[in-house]
Amino acid sequence: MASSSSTLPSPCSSCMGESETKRQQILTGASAVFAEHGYEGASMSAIARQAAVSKGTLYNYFANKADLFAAFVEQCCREKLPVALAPVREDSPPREILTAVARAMVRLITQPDSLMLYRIIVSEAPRFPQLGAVFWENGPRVAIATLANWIREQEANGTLKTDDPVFAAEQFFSLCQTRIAHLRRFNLNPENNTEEEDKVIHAAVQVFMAAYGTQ
Amino acid sequence: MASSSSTLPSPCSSCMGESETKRQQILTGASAVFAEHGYEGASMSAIARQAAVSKGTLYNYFANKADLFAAFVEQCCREKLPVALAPVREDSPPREILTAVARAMVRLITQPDSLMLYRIIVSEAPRFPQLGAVFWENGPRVAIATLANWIREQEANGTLKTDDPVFAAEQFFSLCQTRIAHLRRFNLNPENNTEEEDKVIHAAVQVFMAAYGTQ
Amino acid sequence: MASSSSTLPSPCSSCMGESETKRQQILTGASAVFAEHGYEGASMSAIARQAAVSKGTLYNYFANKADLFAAFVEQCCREKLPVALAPVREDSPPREILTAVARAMVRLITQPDSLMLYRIIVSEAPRFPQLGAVFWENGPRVAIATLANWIREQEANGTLKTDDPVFAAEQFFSLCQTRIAHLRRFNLNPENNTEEEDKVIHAAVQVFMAAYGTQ
Amino acid sequence: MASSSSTLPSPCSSCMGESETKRQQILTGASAVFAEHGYEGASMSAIARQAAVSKGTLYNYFANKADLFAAFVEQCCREKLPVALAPVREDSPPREILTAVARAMVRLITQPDSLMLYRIIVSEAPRFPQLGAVFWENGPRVAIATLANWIREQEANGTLKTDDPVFAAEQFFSLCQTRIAHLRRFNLNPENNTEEEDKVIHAAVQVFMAAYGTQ
DNA sequence: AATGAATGAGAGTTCATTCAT
DNA sequence: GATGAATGAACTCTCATTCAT
Repeated sequence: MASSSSTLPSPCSSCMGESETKRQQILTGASAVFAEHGYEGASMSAIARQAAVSKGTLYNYFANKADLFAAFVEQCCREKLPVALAPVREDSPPREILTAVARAMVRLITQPDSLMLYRIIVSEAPRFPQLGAVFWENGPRVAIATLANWIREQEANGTLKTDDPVFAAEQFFSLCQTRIAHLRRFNLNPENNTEEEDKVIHAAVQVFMAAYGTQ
Repeated sequence: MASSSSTLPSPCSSCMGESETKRQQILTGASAVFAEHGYEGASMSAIARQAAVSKGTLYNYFANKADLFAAFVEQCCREKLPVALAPVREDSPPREILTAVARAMVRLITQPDSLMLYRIIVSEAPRFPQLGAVFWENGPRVAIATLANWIREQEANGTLKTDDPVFAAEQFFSLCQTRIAHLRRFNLNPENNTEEEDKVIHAAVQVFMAAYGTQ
Repeated sequence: MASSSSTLPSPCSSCMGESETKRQQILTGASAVFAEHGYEGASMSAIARQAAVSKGTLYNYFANKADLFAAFVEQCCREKLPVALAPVREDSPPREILTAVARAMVRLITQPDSLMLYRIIVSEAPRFPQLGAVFWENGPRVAIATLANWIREQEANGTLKTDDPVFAAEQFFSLCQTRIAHLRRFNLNPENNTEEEDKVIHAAVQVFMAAYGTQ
Repeated sequence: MASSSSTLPSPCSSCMGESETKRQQILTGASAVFAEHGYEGASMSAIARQAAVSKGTLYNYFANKADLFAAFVEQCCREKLPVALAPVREDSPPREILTAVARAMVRLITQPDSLMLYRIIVSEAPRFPQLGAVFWENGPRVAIATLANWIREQEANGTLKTDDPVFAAEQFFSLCQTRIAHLRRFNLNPENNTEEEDKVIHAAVQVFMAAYGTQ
């Protein structure tokens, strides 16, 4: 079963275990360096040092810097993004659900790791065409789809009304980015401000419900 | 009329010499290279070649790469950003005004130059602290303030109702970034799609009016 | 008379005055920069800035950096070196004369300006062949000749006895360089220490008189 | 015998690799270039070329130019300076010992390598504070201490008399620098002249014995 | 006579990548 | 498979020198 489910190139699972460990070790080191210095600013030497392997080993696992970078971004996306959509599953009044979703989203997109990832992907997207897609698939697309499904359920309930649940979900997440996320991306107002966070969240819910709520 | 009013750049060639001309020549070259390769990826040699000056001349006009970069960003901000807020001054029904503003904004932020600037500033903001501020002051802040003033006028007219016009304006612009701008920043869906643009624009106006319009 | 005594290239004395002023101005600026940074470390731009003239003017007065440097060293030698041999002319007991000469010499060669000049000339002598000669002629040679003459007078008086007064003078000045001058040249013990200075001086006189004094 | 006793450098080639060999190769190349051009005048490219390694390799062994320079000076001091104090151990009449010491010293300090080292250290001492100390500890200090000890022994024998043997030793070495060493440092009279050397040596011994000899 | 903008070679240094061990 | 010494091109920046004004 194990062998049949694996479509990775490695031929034997024992040495593969070794390999996978090293690969992770390298990616962990690369994370730290790419996160701090970006793509151009990160040196393979620094990554090797951080990962405690030799530079030669780096090139045994990744053909070049660009490949290592792509693997780093993919891992980041898979690990860090899909963590904040739990509230949708709860069975509470719509406004409470939306408020919880908005709070989770605002906190997710304004935390340092996410900002770092956003910076790197926005910056390098033109030169690494698959980057944007990997990020989108692992993050925004999932969030939008999940919220759109919840909206459809609410339509069935009669509490919401829209002819394009997906687009409405996208608008809701756009509203969640008002002020704080935009400013943070420009490195402005970097300190946490609970009051402003509450305002962004409640105003997003308010506007969304005014537009799409029945009643 | 238009031609006679455009006497701003260097009216007399003797008093200022070619300095300003050369400076512009360099900044134009720098634009092309920074835009294509970002800050770290742009080399002073490439900029000199693009600007058709020697490397030494670069350093006669800008003390170092960071200074040249800052000047480039500032010029970009001053030149490219403050062009799209004219519709607000017109005397039309609120929905038409908002639609025109939304259309101008969507087009502004999804055009290649703006995306390039956005990428660079988001990417380099942590290492160039003043960058984000310069961009914000010359772009978003102006747009937000202008729209907020118009909202206040509409409140006086009784057509709109909100207790925080500035925040409402920010929400409107957040709505304008739904889908197209987000995707473009990740280098996804780069082709122009008028249908989708119309949808984003009208949905933004619709939601905004539902939330803040007085019937 | 004035014109006949002048063998310099300048054809008219009025513009020559202008010229000579500028030349001095440049040399004064060059002094400061060469003194602080040495030959290779001094840049023509820094010299021009220090002298408050343009770089072009530098090249109107001196063909290149090496020429300017040679002129600077020559001026230094002529100005700073021949100042400390007065005591020899006085009419006092030999030991007092020698003590005064030794004190003047120790102070001369351990003062910052002299050390700077010594460093530069010793360092650049192999690449600027005339440098060492200019320094020697304007400094050590004069001092040695002056003291040798005094020694000859003392031989006539019967107070000293040596078959090579020039060499004896050279030995005396060598003794004056014991400890303090050697250490200073290596940038060691840079603070002034009157006690040690006295010791060097008196020991030099003592040894010299023991060797060449006639009881 | 000679070959068997010379096993000091890198006894096993596998444990240490070629590191020490390359390091020496670089230092040898650096020697030639620093010796000819001084610190500022020596370029890392020229050193790499002279040492027949790439510029990158230079920086694998030495963090920067200053470090390479310091290593070069230290190696010079350790290798070249402590070679000329053997005569002191012999059991001969004081004048013969002093004459042998003086001859060794005069030859040491007037040979091209020593002059080169002297030029560089005197010139760079202000910018490399540890330079002078390294030189002093490895050269002059050792020579002075050795001779001072011998003087103390002679005092015990009753052949010499001085209340400061260290200072007397310093004076003796000062006398050894009369004429030839001074001139050579200014690149004057660079040819060897045995007659003059003898004169300097004998006169130094003569003056020293007249001052500090009993009898 | 004086300027200072312009040059381009070359400085010290870093880096992705290779390859013999 | 892992290493890290070696490479050489490319980097940012400086400099002595020239020349149109």
